[in-house]
Amino acid sequence: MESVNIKKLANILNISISTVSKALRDSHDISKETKEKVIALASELNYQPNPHASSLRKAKSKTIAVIIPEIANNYFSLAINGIESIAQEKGYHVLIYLTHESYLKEVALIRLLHGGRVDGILISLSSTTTDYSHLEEVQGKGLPLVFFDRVCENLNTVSITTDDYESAYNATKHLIGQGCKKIAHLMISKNLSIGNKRLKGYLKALEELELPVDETMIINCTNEEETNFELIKILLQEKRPDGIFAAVERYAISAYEASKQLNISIPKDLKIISFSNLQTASLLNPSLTTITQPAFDIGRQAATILFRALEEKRYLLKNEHIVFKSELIERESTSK
Amino acid sequence: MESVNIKKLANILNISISTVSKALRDSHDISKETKEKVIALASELNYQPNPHASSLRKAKSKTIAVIIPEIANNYFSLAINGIESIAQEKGYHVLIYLTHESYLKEVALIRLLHGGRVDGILISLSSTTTDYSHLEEVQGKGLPLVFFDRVCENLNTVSITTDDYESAYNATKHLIGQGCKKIAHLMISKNLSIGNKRLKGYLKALEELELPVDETMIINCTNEEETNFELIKILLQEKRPDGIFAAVERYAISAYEASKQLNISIPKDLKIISFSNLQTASLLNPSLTTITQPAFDIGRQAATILFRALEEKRYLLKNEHIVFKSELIERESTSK
DNA sequence: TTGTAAGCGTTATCAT
DNA sequence: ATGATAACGCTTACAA
Repeated sequence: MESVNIKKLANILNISISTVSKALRDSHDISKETKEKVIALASELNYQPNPHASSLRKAKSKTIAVIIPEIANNYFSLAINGIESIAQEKGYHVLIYLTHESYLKEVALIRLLHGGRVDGILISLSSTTTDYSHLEEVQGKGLPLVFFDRVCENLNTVSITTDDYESAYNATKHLIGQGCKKIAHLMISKNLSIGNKRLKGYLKALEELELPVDETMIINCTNEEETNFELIKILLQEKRPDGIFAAVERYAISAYEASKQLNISIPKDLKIISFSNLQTASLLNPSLTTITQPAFDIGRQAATILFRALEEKRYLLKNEHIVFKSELIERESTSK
Repeated sequence: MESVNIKKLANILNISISTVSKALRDSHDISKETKEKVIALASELNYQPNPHASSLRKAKSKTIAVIIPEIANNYFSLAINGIESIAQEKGYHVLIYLTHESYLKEVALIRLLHGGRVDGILISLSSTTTDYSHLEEVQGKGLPLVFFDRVCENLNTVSITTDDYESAYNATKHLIGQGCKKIAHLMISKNLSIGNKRLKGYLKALEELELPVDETMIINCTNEEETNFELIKILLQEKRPDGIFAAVERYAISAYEASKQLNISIPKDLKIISFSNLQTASLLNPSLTTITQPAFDIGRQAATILFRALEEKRYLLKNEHIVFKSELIERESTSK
């Protein structure tokens, strides 16, 4: 590890390390000539400042953490894409942590960040999280936190979501409009803001259009594909819904698979609509009607706000809810 | 930022900071009682060591960088999933960097890592990278580097791929076996190891089964969806292939879209096979025959090897090529 | 078994 | 305009 550091540069140039440091940081009280000498040598030797030393001294890491439940998920990978684009622009580094929907992992990961490893956190909550004290704690340490998608509205910070309630309402109304009378909901955990809102939107639409609510048509899906697949098969066999509103993409995929296995024809016997960022929605058999969230933009926005909080002293994160619009894209899976 | 540090713990307990430090690191020459006292207080105050101080002192960051071309891509998100699973197990942190297929970004990102920010690098090359000196340079600094998927075989380190040549050969032979006579290849940049091997496997199969090679049936796809879409449309209209072997998933998707637009029926008029980790391959219309790579396992393996190099002094990364097998999953898009 | 002190590479304050 | 020096929080010889 033949480290080239500030001291080495100083020795070679026969000047002091503090002069070198200032020159590199383009300080005003260093002469143009010295600056040039220093910068020339630095780039010749391919000098890179030691980030640990600098972070220790400045108590700033130029790094943020992104905590998400999973990454093999079109929504989250698009969101990361958005986050990363801003981070790269602003010279920040991005640490990725996956909770795999585990509350305990989420707590442990958050605790890891207390020591100053990151300057801020972007988080989308695990579906098993019902207690938020780990988040309050980390906020208490002065670490800015911004939520996206799976948010906690009670914490005093910015959260960024889509119009989940309205979209769920519209999705359900869309199914009704296409002739569905018995609409099931593949629900994501009610612990989650999105689970809650999407369920409520669904219920509101049923109520408004005077369709009965059947609790057994609301399936509390799990984090395991196989379980969901079985639950959906039972639903299809025993309840024979004519419409399904899936809260997340992978439930819709399971519903497609279950329908295929049971020889239920979509959209003739069963219409399906789902929240989804699947690139191939239009190529499915049948093509899937989706509510598509602007995941990339949400990532960008979340990152932008976090960085602003990090860089502008006067910009404090206060309880604010930013809502993006989702788009309902009608395809064959809900056609009459 | 009311930081609780080692000094504070020492003050409260009226012992020296080195005793605290040793106690926390479970050193052998600290009494059981002191250890317990220290650990109790540490967890009471929710002490987290400052990683910058520790990294600076130990010249180890417990962090790795993962450099990939893009993340909104099933292969790469699965690979990250695998990498992260090992990292979490080993207590490492994972920085994600995207090159967006840009050589210049790749160079800039690699340079960023010279200063000691990370202990090692996992990389899958950008498609525009043809010069590898930035990688040799970073290796020269003593930073271990492991390649996965898009590798450079000339560098002295481990690279992990799938059996691209054989899979491409088998894919092409599969098309021929299904009756195709005019097989096009949607090629990914020949700069890339995978581009090269997949092309060669394709050519080998044609040669072996005595089909003529038509250069104009080999489409050099770009990084832009629209361009690829147009290129494929022209191919379909002017060359009328009866088979397509796509080097990566998104080319196959474009081929599906182009076929749809041109009313070309898959698999009747055109059969398609593609490298792909699409979860919904079996739900497409028609379901897509894929060569599926064990992306998660590749990520795990790459991470495992890197961590071993970081933790075992005697384990040095030498030029070694680890090959996983891909699986050809036959579906409707290539049926007779 | 515990404590003292040096040092990791920077930055920032204060002299010069 | 430049330099000496302390400090960031931790680890680790070495001393006690």
